[in-house]
Amino acid sequence: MAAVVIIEDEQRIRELAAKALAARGHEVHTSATAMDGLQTVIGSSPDLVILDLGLPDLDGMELLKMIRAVSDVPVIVATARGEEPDIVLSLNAGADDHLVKPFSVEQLEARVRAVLRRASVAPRGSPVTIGALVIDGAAREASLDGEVLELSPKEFDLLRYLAEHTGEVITKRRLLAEVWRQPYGGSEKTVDVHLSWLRRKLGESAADSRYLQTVRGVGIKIVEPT
Amino acid sequence: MAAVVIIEDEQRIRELAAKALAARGHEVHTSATAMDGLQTVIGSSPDLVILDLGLPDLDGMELLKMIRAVSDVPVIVATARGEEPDIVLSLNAGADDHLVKPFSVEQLEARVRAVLRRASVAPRGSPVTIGALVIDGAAREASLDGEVLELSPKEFDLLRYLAEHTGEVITKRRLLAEVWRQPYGGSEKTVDVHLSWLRRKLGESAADSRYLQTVRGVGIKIVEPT
DNA sequence: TGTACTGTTAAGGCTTTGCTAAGGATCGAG
DNA sequence: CTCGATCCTTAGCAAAGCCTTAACAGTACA
Repeated sequence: MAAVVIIEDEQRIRELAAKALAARGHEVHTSATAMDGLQTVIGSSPDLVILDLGLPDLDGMELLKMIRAVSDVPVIVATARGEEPDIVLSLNAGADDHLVKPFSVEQLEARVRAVLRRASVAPRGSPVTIGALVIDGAAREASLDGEVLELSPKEFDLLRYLAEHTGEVITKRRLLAEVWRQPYGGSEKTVDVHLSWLRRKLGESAADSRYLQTVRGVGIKIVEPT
Repeated sequence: MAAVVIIEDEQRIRELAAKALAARGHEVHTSATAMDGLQTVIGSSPDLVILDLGLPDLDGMELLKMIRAVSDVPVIVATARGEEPDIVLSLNAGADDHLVKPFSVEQLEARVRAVLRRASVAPRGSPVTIGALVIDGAAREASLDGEVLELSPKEFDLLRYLAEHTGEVITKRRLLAEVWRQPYGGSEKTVDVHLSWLRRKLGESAADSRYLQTVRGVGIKIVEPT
């Protein structure tokens, strides 16, 4: 199915997870330490990494950043209960999903499935086109009327997410979850601000909009201009 | 099946509910206090929360609002018998359903099933068509003769609810319960006003109506024009 | 003809949204 | 390591839109 690296110091959990994923047909490598884990990730070019943040030899967050520095491989982080702040930090540092220990095998499998699905779908070959607006995920570039837009990272992610759901109303909360990677917490005002910037760069305003339409009390949608 | 968090201080009820839901294949986390509950919700990203409003350490309503401030997760509130006012308040505060203690396991399962179904089905749903009237839930847009109608949130919800029950007479009280989420309070006059606005935007009046038909003494129904 | 129900309009208060600006964090260059 | 640039978040105010309430008019039915 897919190659998975598990970096986890507790032997019990490590073997349990490895067994469960192997049973689902994945090719599993395991590491008990951060340094060994990094080696394994670099050496085996896996499709997914499961990383325990509570490693003994190196702060897991550091390892995550190191992995991110050399690869875009999806990473699921695991934390012990009561370390929720770490979750937010790790998602910001580039983690794709998280697990709270103790977790069930079912939950592990569900998260793995979800992340792999997302990852395999992500490399969308063809750019999305909405009217005169073209969003090229591979090039990470958006253009309007042939003119390339200068978007910040978040602005681009936001625009792309909306474009991938053209015509569908998306709540700000959902945007926080999907674009900001904060399924819980975060202020919806942040979304407002980014939308405002996006509108400006698209050459429109809330009052006079071609693409971004506010749906009061619900959220926002991007539409093909009439 | 789905991840559920139960926040309930009475041990007996908590364990009973947890057992029942686990037996149905759900992954259950429980908390006995509000603060722990909030932690658990944030940490485990559940698909559903069952929340007792009568917690010892913090007013349940406050906890509900805190949860709502950070997530759209469906919440079922539980209250002791005779606390109906709390139910209304909680539904206004964003609860999705409610249980009155003591409740049976069957009742619990039924509510959980209903809420999960609603949550997973809601984002889908192909547009409903009634004559020249099309209601698209995903785009949150209604059109008549191809012309997009400018509806306020409540107007849209009202129209959609009626459309989902085409031909069926709906009482104003039921509309208050289902559309306004006020099973007890609320003035039926409010419904009249919104219906009036809806009629105007549909280009009809009470006397000459194509879609919205008053059934005197009972309620309102939407019909396919002949 | 009276009564109860329904239709419509207007006004006020409230919520949501739009936008600007400031502060702080992060990242890269030198 | 330091500086500079960029970006993100937060706070706050202004503006727009919406919902409810109230009041009055109209209508069916006994």
